Amino acid sequence: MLNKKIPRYRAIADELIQAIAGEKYPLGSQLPAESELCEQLQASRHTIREALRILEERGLIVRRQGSGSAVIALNPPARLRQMVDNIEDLLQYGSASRLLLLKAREIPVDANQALLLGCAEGTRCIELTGLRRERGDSGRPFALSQVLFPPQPERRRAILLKRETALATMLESLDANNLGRIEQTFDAVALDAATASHLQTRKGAPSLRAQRAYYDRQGALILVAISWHRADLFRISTVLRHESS
Amino acid sequence: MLNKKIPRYRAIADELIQAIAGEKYPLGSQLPAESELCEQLQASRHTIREALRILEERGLIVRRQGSGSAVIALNPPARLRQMVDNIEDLLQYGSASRLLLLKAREIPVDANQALLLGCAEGTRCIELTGLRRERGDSGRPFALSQVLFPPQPERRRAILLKRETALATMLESLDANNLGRIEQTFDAVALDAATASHLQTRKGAPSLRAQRAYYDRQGALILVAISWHRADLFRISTVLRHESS
DNA sequence: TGGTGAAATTTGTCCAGACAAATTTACATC
DNA sequence: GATGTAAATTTGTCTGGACAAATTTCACCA
Repeated sequence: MLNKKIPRYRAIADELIQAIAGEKYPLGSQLPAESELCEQLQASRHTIREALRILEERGLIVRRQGSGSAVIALNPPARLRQMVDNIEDLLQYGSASRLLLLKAREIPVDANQALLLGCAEGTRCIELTGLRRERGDSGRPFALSQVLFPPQPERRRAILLKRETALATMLESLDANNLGRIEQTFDAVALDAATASHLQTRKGAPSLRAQRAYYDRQGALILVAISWHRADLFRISTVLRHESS
Repeated sequence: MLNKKIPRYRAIADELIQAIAGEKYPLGSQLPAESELCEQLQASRHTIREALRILEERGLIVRRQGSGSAVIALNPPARLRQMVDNIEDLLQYGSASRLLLLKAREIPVDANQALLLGCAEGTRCIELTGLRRERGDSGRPFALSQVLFPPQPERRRAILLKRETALATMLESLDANNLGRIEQTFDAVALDAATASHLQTRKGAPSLRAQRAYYDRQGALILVAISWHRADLFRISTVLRHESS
């Protein structure tokens, strides 16, 4: 017999979760105030709050000071987590690869780039172009990367346009602690002649294109990176884990 | 002037985070007991515990009843979260697409499939083949999917091999609440003749291939799905958010 | 009607204390 | 030295209370 003692706050949390799932408290409705739950369930406010904390962590309710606790989901949404220690892991560019900076220049953005960067067409933005090579493998290039920065303050512009400092500055601006959100899009495209030449393959060869927009914690765009990968040398792998696991 | 009042427990948490980063409490060492922190920092135990809870949530310490709090990381690891409400969202197959089951059969797996499924070559496994079509767009197919199940119990085999029940059973087995882990790999490939024909495009056209292995909470493999997408009709988008945001 | 401000409501923060449960430590025993 | 038991330590759970801060409610006035 499983004879584990269940703490009060957890029992109350389970009770409330059941009640929400059973729509005793419908979506969008307000949970009773903490003081009321104390009376109803004969528990101290601390215990009630501990239970509500669980519901909040699961994404079932939101609590607002002065307003109360509102039901925002009937069932705990699946939360899959991708763990990344550093940005290079996310990019799949571990220590096994090196980035060779080809160009660092300022260009007027075209319509498509303007959309990505959220600025007007023709705005002058910094573009870095680089080639990623495998470290061990006699430097065979496997990806061409284009990095676009939104308009930068003058001092930063100068740093980013200098070949010696551009890469370090870019990586620094992608510091994991400052990062708030990443939007990724993957698709497959046939390589154009110029890119194919850089990647030492033939025009029209299939390529995995990854486009990523990095935002900081304040929601401001840091940069957009687009990479064309040689299909035969590269693939992207990620693992998503359920939160509770 | 930003004049926001910082709660005591948060200030204490920050202080401890700094101390850990500065290796005042080295990796693997024990934090002072809560009662001792109360004295050192002149705060109630509740406040101290609230602070320690923050460190624990960030993955800096582990707390064990009777033992104390141990430092397990010097810096908060970046934790990016991908939120998924249901499995169809993850698959990017919302209500806008339909899956047409083409084949449901049992096949002896080849070497490659055996590796994916973790069984011996030649084992008889269930394979479903389906075509995904856009709902609105006169049913233009945009992906061919192959779904492989590891060896199943007899009753389940029968259900999965029946065209009427196979799809529903498959989706049910991918229920978000039961899901523990997903391993995804994306790459680009040129379409072979047979697949190209299904997708109504030409042989050799670039295709985005997605291979996903789904595991349940116990770590057992549920199924492996491989999809070939028409590059011109499909791309994969995900958003990763920093935990604290 | 519409806006203003005080009052009531509700969650956030913080304190002091108590006992339970898990672990570690010290010690006595063999 | 090994082992088992008691004691000390440490976190977990729970109560009661108090005030602060944010929000909502509502009476009041223009």
